[in-house]
Amino acid sequence: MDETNKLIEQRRQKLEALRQQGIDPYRNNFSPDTSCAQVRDNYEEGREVRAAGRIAAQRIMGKSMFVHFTDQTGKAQFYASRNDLGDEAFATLKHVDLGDFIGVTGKLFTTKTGEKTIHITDYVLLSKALRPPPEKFHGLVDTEIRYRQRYLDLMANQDVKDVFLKRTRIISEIRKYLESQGYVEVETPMMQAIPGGAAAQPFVTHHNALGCDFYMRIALELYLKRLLVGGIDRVFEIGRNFRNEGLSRRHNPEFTMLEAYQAYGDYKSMMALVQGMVCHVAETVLGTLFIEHRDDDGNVIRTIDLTPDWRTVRYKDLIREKAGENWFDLTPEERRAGAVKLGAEIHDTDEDFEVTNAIFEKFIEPNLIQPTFVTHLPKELVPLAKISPDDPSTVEVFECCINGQEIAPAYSEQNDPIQQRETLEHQAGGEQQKLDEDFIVALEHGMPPAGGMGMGIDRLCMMLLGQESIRDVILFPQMKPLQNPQKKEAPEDAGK
RNA sequence: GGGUUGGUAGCUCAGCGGUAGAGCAGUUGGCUUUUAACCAAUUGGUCCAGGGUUCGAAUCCCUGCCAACCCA
Repeated sequence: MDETNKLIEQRRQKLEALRQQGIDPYRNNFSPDTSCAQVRDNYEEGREVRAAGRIAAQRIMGKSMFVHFTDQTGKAQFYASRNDLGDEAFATLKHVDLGDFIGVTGKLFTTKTGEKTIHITDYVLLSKALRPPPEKFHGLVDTEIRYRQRYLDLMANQDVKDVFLKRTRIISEIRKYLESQGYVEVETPMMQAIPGGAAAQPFVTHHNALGCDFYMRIALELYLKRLLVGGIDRVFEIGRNFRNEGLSRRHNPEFTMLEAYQAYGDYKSMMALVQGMVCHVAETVLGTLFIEHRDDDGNVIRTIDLTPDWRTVRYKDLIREKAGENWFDLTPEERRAGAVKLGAEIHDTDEDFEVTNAIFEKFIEPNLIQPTFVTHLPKELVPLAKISPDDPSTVEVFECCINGQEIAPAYSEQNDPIQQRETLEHQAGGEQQKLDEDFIVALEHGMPPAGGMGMGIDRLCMMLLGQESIRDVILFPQMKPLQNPQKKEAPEDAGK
């Protein structure tokens, strides 16, 4: 960010020189008719094209030159010679910089080495870059700059741009799939007086005119259920949730969530929805149901097979597999001791179901690489779901785990207002949360039986795109702000 | 919150007590089918910040800042 850098100074001087020549380096008088991808894919020898992009690399050879430029679709090459452009225009072109935007017109041809190229007859400088781009061969590696100045990352690293363009297509295909199933998309409040629908620490903000605090939402659930009450029978929202908790490879304070609710459905209909949707997305965006994850050297480290039908297994069976057949016949004290012996992290305040769940989270979930519906979770874990008739200690839910992460939980939604109040009051006592009375009132007006599901879009993208960090699927991940050097510390704060 | 690793030119990285280096990019010259173009010359630094040890610190020690990874 050095403002006195010599490279920047040189570019400013070039900018001035262009203006002296009567060239405005920021004027828009160019409409391309051909993208970089079309230079390759829509090739026809001698076809006249107009193309534009950012200069990525140039090879100057005396009286001619080759230049690679990029647009959203990728990279293309143009060829310029002094004979075609004239002395002055060619000399000016030799002095454009990497990073500048240029528009060119010319005819398509193929070089000796077989690259489809534009032989230009004219060009116009569209925007002068005053700072040098990252290095062309190694790209940009520094993670801090990649995240803080993502535009440089996108500019320098084609694979990064591909990931984000695919993320966009994934979300687009999710919408298409849900709409094809009759779901309608809505928007519900991000600022809520009582943050509900999950157990998580919220961010607090303040509304001046109303004179009260609001919370940034931690889930979409309670408002979408109000819409079921209102008669919108198939409803979904894709939007940001905010949780004031730790940052990690898998957690960003703001993250994107999909929630969908289907009146007259249940957790089983949600299974079909999740499986159908993920398969549709994988097939349309990636063209395959086999997802290969690679390490930095390009070796395949795991392959995820999304071919239906996915494995379905009960929570208790997975626990027994890991912790012993008699696990649920033990006393709570024996379970606690057993969990500690296995190496799970148990806190003194953990209740019995939390002790068991610690085993699930530490030893089972991380190993569920292939898509798995884990069903019949203990009712204490899920306060918004219906009790399973065949095992009243559990609820009618699943957690869909893929790639060692929970990607999508889904329930047969609790619609009994009296039972719902009891569970929420019990939870509110433990977690010191406020009870959303208006939500209960809505349930008292009658909510149809429904299946509901949530899906962590960032984690889904990690799984589908083979990214090991959530920061590599979020364009601008949360970073600690850099100290602004212009903001001087007050003297009395100097000790802090 | 704890641990590990890292921060050196615009970018990618060496150097790890004894005069701050390379490649790319930049500048100048040469070159009309190159593609990490090539050839020759050349510019460029608060070695993250602040203390300490030392005759001497980018290098060793301490503190702080930022980041990545692991753990909680």
